[in-house]
Amino acid sequence: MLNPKLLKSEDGIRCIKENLKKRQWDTKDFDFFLEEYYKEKELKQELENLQAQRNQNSKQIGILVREGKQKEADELKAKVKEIGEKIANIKIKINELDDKVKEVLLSLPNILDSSVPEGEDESNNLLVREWGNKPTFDFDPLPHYEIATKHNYIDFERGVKLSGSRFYVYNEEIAKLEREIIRFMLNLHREDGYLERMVPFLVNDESMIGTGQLPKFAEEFYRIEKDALSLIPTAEVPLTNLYRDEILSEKDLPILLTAATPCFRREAGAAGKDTRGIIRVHQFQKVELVILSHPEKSSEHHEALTKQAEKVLQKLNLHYRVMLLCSGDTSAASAKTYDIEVYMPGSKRYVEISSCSNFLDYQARRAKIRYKNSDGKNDYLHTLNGSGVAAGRLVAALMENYQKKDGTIDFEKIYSLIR
RNA sequence: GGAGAGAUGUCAGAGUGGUCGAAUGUGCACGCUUGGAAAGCGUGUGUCCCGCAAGGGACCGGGGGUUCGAAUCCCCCUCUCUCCGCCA
Repeated sequence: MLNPKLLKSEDGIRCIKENLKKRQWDTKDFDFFLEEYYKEKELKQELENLQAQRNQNSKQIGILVREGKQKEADELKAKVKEIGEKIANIKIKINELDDKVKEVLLSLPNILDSSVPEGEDESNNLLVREWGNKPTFDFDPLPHYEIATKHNYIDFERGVKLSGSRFYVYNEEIAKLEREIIRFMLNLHREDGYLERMVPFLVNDESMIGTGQLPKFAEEFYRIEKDALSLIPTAEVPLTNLYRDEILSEKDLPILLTAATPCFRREAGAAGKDTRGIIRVHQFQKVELVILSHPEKSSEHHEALTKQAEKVLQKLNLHYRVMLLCSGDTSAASAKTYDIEVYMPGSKRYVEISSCSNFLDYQARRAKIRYKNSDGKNDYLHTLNGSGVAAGRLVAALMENYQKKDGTIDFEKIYSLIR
């Protein structure tokens, strides 16, 4: 959620509108929202005045009754009853507006950092740095999905039989490989100060609102209507919401968290995209990194968080590049995002394997995660997260980068790198 | 799943219609005291919104209702605990 103070000044409103345009969002709804927002504010003011009147008179009635002045009390009661009816009417009007206003307020995207380049889509993302080199082969390397079927590493047919398209089954060595790299990643992050958590994979709506999945992105995850719970699309949700509705002490910051979880995504808008292999699937595992930071330190932490994710790829000797996402490609909750894209020699392309974002106070406001600053005042902290890294995509990358001429994978080499 | 009990501030715990944002204890912060500490004494100590301020409004798990007035009465929901059942 944006700082509501922005809505109070012309500068603030201009800033929100420019930000919407930069993100390629529609500003029509926002103008309509502003009208309702101010209307609601006015009504709230009126409500408070009436409530003040009622409180005062009710107190008076209490005094009159105690003094035995029954008649005067009854007269006043009739008057206050009228006020009560007015209050009830205004409350109805406010409630009608409130749902709409809240929804828009929760749907407005974060203000982008000034360093974010303008652009429509991923073609406008900015190359920040590259690490390593594309591997060379004395044969024509295969994409991971061909390796997968050639040696029965991954069973796509039975995955589909069990659950439908975009589901799969890992066999033997690949099942083990994913288990091993998750262990490796968690241990690596723990060594660098991240606290490991094992969290629920189903969360309530408050949690989904807290990190920004609701109300606007309800199509992108699985929700179990019967129990009003959602399957987490990323461990960002439970990890960040761990501290929802809490006020932390300044000395507790920063809090570095990590967790390995499965992630569930509907991929509703991705029909026909990445249909082969395990790049875009409904269920995958991921090691997540989350930082709760002092507001002044978040951009430092953002760089460190990204480097932490890069470390995983460096240890595995995988060539990658870091991209600064352009305005049109940055997710709504994020002010600034770096994607780490690993090189896949079989597919001959770079694939996003980690996305590291600084949300500033956007999620903290929604989730009411605060800290008590040195003046003893409560203030919203900053949240950040990044994959460290997506395990499924890492498996695919390892398959392509460590494939041998006969289509098998050099597991020995991989395991030697992760001990 | 069935039966019952409960949810109040950091915590414990009082409060069953007005003078209650809320006793008391505890914790915490500051001060006094002390060679230093403990004890003791004193003061302060929830959150959010509107407002330049004065001030006003809301919040006693959440939502609705009764009433001039609700922490308190009524209804619904959620969660916690106990017992029974079931179960990895």
